[in-house]
Amino acid sequence: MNRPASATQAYDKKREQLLRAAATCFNEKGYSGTSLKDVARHLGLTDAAIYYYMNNKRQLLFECYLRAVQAGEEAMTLGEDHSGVGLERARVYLTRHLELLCGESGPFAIMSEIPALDQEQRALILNHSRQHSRRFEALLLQGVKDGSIKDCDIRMTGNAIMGSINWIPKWFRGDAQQARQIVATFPAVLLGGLQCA
Amino acid sequence: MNRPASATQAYDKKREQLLRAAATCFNEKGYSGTSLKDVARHLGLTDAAIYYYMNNKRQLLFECYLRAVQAGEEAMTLGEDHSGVGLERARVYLTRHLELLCGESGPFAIMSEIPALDQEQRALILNHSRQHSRRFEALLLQGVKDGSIKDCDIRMTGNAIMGSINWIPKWFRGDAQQARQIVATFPAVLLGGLQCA
DNA sequence: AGCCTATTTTAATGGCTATTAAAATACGCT
DNA sequence: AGCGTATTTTAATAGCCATTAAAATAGGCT
Repeated sequence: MNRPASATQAYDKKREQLLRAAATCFNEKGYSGTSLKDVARHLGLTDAAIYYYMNNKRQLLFECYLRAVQAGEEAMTLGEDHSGVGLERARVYLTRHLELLCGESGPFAIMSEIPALDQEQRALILNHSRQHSRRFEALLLQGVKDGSIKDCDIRMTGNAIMGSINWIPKWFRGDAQQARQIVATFPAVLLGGLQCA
Repeated sequence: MNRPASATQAYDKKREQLLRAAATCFNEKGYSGTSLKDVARHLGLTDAAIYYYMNNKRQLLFECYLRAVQAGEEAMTLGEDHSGVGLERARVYLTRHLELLCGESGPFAIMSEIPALDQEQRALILNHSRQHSRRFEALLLQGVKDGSIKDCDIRMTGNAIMGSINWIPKWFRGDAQQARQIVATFPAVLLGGLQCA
């Protein structure tokens, strides 16, 4: 039939809700600790209904990670495109990433169960993840070179900052007030230590 | 019989190894994603043999968390007992915590699956965890009052710093070189931003 | 009303895994 | 060698859960 846009739109919308419900569950109880029944309950459905929207449980995790990765990339690109010294660009990225993580498009899944993906999915996500780290390290290096960031172990500095961000989905529960505090405080804390004396 | 110390010592030693193996598995694949067979394989045993040392799988997670919590408390106490301004005490704590996390007594389990514990275990661990946060916030507050730390949202600042630490078990794999870098870099990055201008 | 499709449910199936009990093995000690 | 305990394995049980196919429902369109 002529599957009019209205139908597909409803489908896509519900698919989104499904991913959000899954992210919520995964963040709370982990991937394997979450049953499809858990996810379905969030939407008032039966577990089997999920297969109308998703091939299998792994796909659910994979697409959650895709969403998370895309948010990171959007923020990173914004930082890279910003004109200014390295420290400023890092701040633009970081702030935007936090806004996304804690904003209306959430919740996002904590990226802690990459081993649960299958070969190809894992490779793809790991790729994005490593790219993200490298791009951030590039911003830091730039900052060191342009004198806005003090000399430091760039790899470890990146690890320290990224870890703080990665952990957020574990405790942030969508409170708007808290979201503002995160966006206001995290960049200051995480980047303040890098400033040149 | 006269269960001589030698026997109990061997038992305790193997129990420790078991906890370390479990922590390794849990960090990689999550609590539910880890089968007792996985853990047993690390020790060259069968899954059923684990029950000689542990009541059940949950107990394994619980005792992993106890170890992690104790390491944090040891470090926190060291910081609190140190004489100096708030920022210095926070640095002592943080450095020691990192040394422990990345040192010979590891690996420690990432504390991300508290919901998998049963009622009492969960309450106990949550209690310790919250105490830990409050004690750290107290150090920060002290720093603000004695002028070593700039005015900031203490709760969120604590969240930012703790998140970075909490995430470490997810990527640190026991490399000694890396451990040194972590201990050298993390305190500078995570506390540098708090210094008064 | 009645058709056609979209959506959801019901009802299997099979595999994995925690847990237990009983049997087997290893090992120190006499 | 042989007893007695410590440790580990084998084998069985039972429950949960992902996945599938077929049946049921709902809603738009004519």
